[in-house]
Amino acid sequence: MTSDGTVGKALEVLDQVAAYGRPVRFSELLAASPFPKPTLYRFLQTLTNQRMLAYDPDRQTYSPGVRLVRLAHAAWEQSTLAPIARPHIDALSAAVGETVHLAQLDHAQVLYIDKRNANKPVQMFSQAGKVGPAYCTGVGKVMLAFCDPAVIAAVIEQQSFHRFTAATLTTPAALRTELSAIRANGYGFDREEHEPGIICIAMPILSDGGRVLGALSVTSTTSRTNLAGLESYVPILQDTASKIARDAQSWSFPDHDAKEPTGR
Amino acid sequence: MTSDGTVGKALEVLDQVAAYGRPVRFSELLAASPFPKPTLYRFLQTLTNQRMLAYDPDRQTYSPGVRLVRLAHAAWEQSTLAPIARPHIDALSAAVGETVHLAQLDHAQVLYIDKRNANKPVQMFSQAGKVGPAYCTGVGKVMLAFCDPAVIAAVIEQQSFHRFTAATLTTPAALRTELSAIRANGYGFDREEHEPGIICIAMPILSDGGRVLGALSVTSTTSRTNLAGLESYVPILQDTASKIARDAQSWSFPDHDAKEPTGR
DNA sequence: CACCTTGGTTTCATTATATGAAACTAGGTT
DNA sequence: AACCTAGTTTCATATAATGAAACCAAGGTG
Repeated sequence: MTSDGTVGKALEVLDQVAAYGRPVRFSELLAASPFPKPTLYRFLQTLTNQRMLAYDPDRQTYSPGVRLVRLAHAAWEQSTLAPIARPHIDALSAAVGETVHLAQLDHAQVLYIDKRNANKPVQMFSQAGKVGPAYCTGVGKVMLAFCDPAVIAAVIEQQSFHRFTAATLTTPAALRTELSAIRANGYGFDREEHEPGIICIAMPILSDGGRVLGALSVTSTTSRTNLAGLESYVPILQDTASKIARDAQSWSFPDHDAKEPTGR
Repeated sequence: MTSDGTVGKALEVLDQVAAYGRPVRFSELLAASPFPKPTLYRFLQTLTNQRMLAYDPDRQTYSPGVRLVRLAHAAWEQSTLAPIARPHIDALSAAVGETVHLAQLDHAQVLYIDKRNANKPVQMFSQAGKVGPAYCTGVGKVMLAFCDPAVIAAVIEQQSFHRFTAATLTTPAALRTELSAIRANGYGFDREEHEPGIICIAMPILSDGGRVLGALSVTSTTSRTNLAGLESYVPILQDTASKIARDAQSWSFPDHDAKEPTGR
């Protein structure tokens, strides 16, 4: 399961390159790679040919390639809540005037899908596409809380439980207690667990069947407000979440436009 | 060259799925695929396993997967002009109050990397990651104009020269004439060639060595202004482009933070 | 109800492809 | 000149991809 065939391995390499937040040399990759030298070399060549990686001949470094940007555009539009949620997020953002996040669960991580920065013009991708830990973010905990017990167990298994702040939950037991509280409440908080001074309230987006579709959150700072202050957003958050869930359900892709694939 | 090995073929399938703007069934893909049934089937399985594709068991459809969004984030931050250009684009957008695009050339197509919508809050990905034709967009023609003659020939070869409007340049000859004019001027226009009523002025972003790094454009409508009106933006566009080029040059990724790959 | 058709999945012998030890090359260093 | 180090190429071998054919499961349809 860990690696299906040649393409699985190639994608592993792609991930590895992407994980360094900077252009990276062959030798660096080799040192950290399970693959022998020529194998890794050929993978890099293939991926570069395919524009999945970009190669800088001067510095002899690899970085993720532009073809990914093109593909991700399609993924974002078709396989995420973002396009459906957009108008609702806009409304929410305008109403609360704070930073709003939309997230989904990917693997065992939180994937941020969209964002509204009340003040500044929004910075694309700069947040969308970013990943975060599930055990110490508002959206992460809220989504996890409403997952299948089996899924919860599997995800908890994969958390690092790294201590970011004094408030970080650093044990599976503590997290499980928190998850029960969230299930009882219907929503959750981030109590400076990831970054000091940063707090948020998070609301799950649940389908009729109770399946977790995603989550949204309103973030602020301890200098501007407190948990009780954030709690006043509960009604509008619930309203927004249920509207998104409704739209997601009805829009089961009813043919859309039935258009042919875009020619080359 | 057209397909290197197994991963090349798998990525071809991935592209095919992305090309439909909607979830797509196995049989549809099969009909349009060069691969025999079981081969295609296995590719789809592998890609789904790898979260490069998402499979909806109810509707039995495939669509691009969320892993792409994560990877694209890295690509966008490392392999495009966007992060460098961001502050300059912000300033430009604020100054002109019109829609601003940042684009790069990918393969033979224009890839939009960033965008500012003067009025509305920016819609992520909704434009970034989008592709457009090179022969009938302002940014496309401007970038092409300053490419190597060999590259120009190759790119022209691949254009469809589909007529979108009455003003669309529909022959290689017409396009080549236009490119010479752009080289002479230093910038170019879109004279409703792609969409009626939509005009723009585009400026190339050139390195010291004269290499094309990308292009930016200011878009408006014929109801609000005309080509002469757009031409008044030339100074600020030139200024912005040269600033971006300068920053791109100096920031040759000087170690950044030399951080280790982010643990799973 | 039996029969077909269409869309999706599995088998398995064959073949092509990926693999990686080792050899090689090109720049730097001592 | 001898000697590293980082990157690239060779080639016999093992492994993994391939695709014809068979199979299965739903919907039709006579």
